[in-house]
Amino acid sequence: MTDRIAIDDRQIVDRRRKRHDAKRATIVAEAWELARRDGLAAISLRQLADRVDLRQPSLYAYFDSKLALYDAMFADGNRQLLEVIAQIPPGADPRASLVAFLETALRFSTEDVVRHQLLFQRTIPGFEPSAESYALAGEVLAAGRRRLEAVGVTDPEEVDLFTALTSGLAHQQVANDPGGDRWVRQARRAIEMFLADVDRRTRRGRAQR
Amino acid sequence: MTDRIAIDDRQIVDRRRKRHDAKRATIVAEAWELARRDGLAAISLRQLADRVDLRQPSLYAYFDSKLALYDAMFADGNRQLLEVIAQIPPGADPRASLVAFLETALRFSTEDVVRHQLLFQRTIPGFEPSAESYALAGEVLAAGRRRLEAVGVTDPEEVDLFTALTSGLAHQQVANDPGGDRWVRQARRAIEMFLADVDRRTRRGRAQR
DNA sequence: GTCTATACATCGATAGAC
DNA sequence: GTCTATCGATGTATAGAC
Repeated sequence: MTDRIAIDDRQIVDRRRKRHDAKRATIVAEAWELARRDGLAAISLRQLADRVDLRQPSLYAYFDSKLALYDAMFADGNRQLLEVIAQIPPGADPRASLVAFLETALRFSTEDVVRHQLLFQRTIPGFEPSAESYALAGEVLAAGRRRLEAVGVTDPEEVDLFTALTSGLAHQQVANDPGGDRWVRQARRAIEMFLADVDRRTRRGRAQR
Repeated sequence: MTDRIAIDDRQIVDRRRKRHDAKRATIVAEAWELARRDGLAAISLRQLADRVDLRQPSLYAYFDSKLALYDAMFADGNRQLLEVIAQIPPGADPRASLVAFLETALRFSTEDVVRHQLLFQRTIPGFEPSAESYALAGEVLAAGRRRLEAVGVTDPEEVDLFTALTSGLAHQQVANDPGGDRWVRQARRAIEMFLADVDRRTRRGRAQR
């Protein structure tokens, strides 16, 4: 009999938790909406509460502070990116799929400027991702490294150069041609340029041996 | 006699204006200080007023709004960059001086993260540089273009690729290794990579003719 | 969990006296 | 130009009813 009750309790707890998580997700979604409208740093907790049919103090049932909300958004954004990345097939031609990977990443950034700001720029005073959220960002980086490995790039310095190229294209696109493709369309050339440089150096390295 | 008075008036107005401009400059300097300490978006006008021995409302004699203060900082930062750039000699070897140019720009960014944020990232909600301030940013870009011209790069797409490379190195340096040189030391390689790509394509272009 | 009610410190901004 | 006084709004937080 006590077992029966225990099972019921667990089911109730699970259902409650599901409701809680669902509500948390809609709050985060509305926070993105507000951020896109007013700017990332201009999110108001009172306005946010209004949009999810809560009173402002009730938000504290879901987030300990405004920074905790930013952390949830940071995690959410990284999960979105991971999902998008997972859909790019590694493919038979690793160079072509690296181009596709880069173009996808660039489009992801230009699609949502404030998301790009939160994920890739340290712009909110006092905000530092939690360990859990930071781990998601690490997964994104690891996925990129795997793509580079597929074309034979493993040297840390070359990985750094590639990340600089990627973030530079994204940044210029977002800052100077939001919604356009002025830098996105340079993705293919950028990759060719990068890989040609890698080839040139490995060849030279071999010649010296 | 009226002439004499008019001249005196002008002198008084000039002196007043000079005092005003000097005070404005110290306010901007203190604002940078605060931004470095608390973050760019976390500047408080009351704390700023305290630091320059004024009451908070008196700041409005110098700036119409907080955004106007950011605008003055934006202009100031660009003037600083122009000054630094002007000190890099074009030199006999245009490639070497392009490397020096890039390294200087990168050091400028890493030297002061919040300055880099204000100048190159759209991060303050509602802030848009005024026409005058934006013109200074244009001068910086023009200076960069002249350096590229010196090594034979004039194609707008190639200029775009170069700006992406520059901002990417700066961004990665600032975001992931502030104070270090992990990306700064890739400046030379990045330039070689870029120019090799430009060469490769112009040669290919000639061959097709 | 959600509410009402309330508190507090801080913020950017304005009015008006001097 | 500088001040005092004040405004409305914000983030943050808590108490206590339901």
